[in-house]
Amino acid sequence: MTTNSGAVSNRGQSSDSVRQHNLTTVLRLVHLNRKILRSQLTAITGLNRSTVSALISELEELGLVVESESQGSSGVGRPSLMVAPNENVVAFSVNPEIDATTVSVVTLSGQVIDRRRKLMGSHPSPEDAIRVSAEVISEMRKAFRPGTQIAGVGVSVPGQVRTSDGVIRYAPQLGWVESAFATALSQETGLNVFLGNDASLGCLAEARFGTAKNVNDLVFLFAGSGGIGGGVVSNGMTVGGAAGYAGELGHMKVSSSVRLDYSGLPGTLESLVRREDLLDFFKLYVATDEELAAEIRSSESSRAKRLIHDQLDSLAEGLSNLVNIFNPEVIVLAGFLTSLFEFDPDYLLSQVKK
Amino acid sequence: MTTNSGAVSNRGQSSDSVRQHNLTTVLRLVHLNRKILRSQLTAITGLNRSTVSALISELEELGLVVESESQGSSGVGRPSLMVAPNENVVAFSVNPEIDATTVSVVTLSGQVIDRRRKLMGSHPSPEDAIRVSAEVISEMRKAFRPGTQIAGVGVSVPGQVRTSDGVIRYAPQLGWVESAFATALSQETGLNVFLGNDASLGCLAEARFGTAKNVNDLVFLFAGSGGIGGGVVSNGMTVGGAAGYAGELGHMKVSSSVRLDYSGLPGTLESLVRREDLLDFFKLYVATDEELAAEIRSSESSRAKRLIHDQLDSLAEGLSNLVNIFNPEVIVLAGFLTSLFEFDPDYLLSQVKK
DNA sequence: CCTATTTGTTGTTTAGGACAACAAGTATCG
DNA sequence: CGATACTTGTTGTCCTAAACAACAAATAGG
Repeated sequence: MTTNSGAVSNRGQSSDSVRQHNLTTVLRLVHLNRKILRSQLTAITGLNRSTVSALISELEELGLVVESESQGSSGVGRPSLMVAPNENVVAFSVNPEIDATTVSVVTLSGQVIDRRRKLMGSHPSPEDAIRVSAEVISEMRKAFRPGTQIAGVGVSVPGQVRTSDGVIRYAPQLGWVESAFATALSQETGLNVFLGNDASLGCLAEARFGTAKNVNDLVFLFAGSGGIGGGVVSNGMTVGGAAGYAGELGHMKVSSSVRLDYSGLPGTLESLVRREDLLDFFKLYVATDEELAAEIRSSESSRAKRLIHDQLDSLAEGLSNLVNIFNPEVIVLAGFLTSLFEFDPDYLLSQVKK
Repeated sequence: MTTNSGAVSNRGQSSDSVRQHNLTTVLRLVHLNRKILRSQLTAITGLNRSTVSALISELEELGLVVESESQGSSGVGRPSLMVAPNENVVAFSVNPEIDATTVSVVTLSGQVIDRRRKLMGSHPSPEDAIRVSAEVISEMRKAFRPGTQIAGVGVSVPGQVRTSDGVIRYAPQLGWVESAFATALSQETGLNVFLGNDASLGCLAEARFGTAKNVNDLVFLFAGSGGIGGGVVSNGMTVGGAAGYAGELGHMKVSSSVRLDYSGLPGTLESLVRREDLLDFFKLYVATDEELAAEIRSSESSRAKRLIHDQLDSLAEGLSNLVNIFNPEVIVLAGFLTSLFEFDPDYLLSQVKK
């Protein structure tokens, strides 16, 4: 489904691959910046004005971008034209969860223009999720304006994904094993389907649009109800591993503790930094991240503090490892790790030895 | 010193960047394969025969490659010409150690044509090593045939290296801290100097020429007298991190043990898998890897076995972490880890959970 | 010796980016 | 308010480098 590369290739380049490269470069810049001046495009790409002009014309003919006169000119000289993504280009995003499946429509400019959440009986099978997704997608397409172009479907999976062929290898929360999700959903919808691990995709999102925008070496750690997942961007590229299974940062062993995590492994980061332990302690059940965060912030008892500091200690061990291994520019903590960090930032930082 | 990139760039491409790309692609193929047929080059690069012809002509004029008629023709048709690196292109390799500095001359085809090891008083300063290296290099250059081209100097450092500006940040064995090695050696020799961590370079070597040739996702673990270092190749590119400090795999914490490693960190892989512990046990002092390997192979006492298995356990923890984090295609164990592995391969593999 | 096959070589074509000249639109200064 | 400077979009021409086609060279097999 995805053509990897980006790495050193032995293929040669001909003129049309150059054109391809320049078109994608311009489109990427338009996409990443939401809107951008033509003059900025020439400056960033280093290409000639006339070349950029030709490239944009082509993208415009393909219906991928639109040009408009920029408002409120700033500076001397003829004002440059504003280039923006064409709102007619959309993609679907599918999010299978334990009790529901969420489908969204996102435009090329990043706006979510539709979102539907279909509740499902507990423990749906992959087939259920595929069927429901396809139904919702087909319904949503009816509401599209004529001329709408669909780039494809992106599926964010809470589990191990083999990105090369879009197979879900193991999603412990959902109880799914070895499901050819991408192929099946592609057949149902007739669209290109791309699968990714939720944390890896979150990582990429942070590196492209979020906190760590334009950061080339990034470690992302996300903790939710299903354990700890992660993603790594190195050299500006996602570290996917040979099969796309990389990034199981929660399975990293940080202690000799015999406590087991969700996958039955002892002493892992995931087994020691647990959202559920905090929920249990605070007698919260099915709490949102906000409620948990409030509880953590306001906790005063020494027992609570000890529990939180224990988790911070384990987190620090994990972060130290990651720093030693990746030497990232930025580490992004997401999910309830944010609350954990904010409880005592200085302590966590002091514990991350280097 | 090194222009990073390889990652997603926002720069556009013009005709001469295409030429550049194709020239380097061909040269890389010649370099990696030592010798290669022109017909193979056209097949691999996907470029037209005439284009490959022109590219090789240019490389030949630059004195980088030579063509020769291939021996022992195989198959129908006109025999293809053999392209090989020009032996007149050489690079220096510098290897600072605790008691000596080794300088080698390597040709573009990978042959070591000269090597000199200069013994130095114990604990030489960076300045000593730079001075000695420069002297040896200048001496070696006198023996070069006229027309010899020097690509540059590569320095393999047993410690943390900031690759961007060639500064040695910390080399515990040598006791060096924050030394602008590359700049200084470059000034002394007038050559381009590239610095790298020894383990990272070893990793790259394995991925290019060694056991893991053509592997794009590789973890390399090296254990010598100075602890454990490592390197990672992901997406075919070295994982260098933001500053180039990545790959300190020996500092990974794998246990709650309070035992300290060379950097004073407790419970790290490096503190638990120690060459010195084995040397002590076997009453070997200043032993070579071969002697140690022989001792390990032939050890029968249950105490010895326990010690080795303990180290294997720790190694397995570390490897499990690395597998979870990187999902590599291949893991290469080097240094005395090879002997450790060979003592009981099945045991180690069984302990690497996944 | 002739044919089929593969490869190197040479001349021509083609695609696409650079360049230059000019037009269009804005700000500044006298 | 007009002249000038400055920046940007547009258009036509030039140039580079890869593709293509035709032919020559070298081999194997009949």
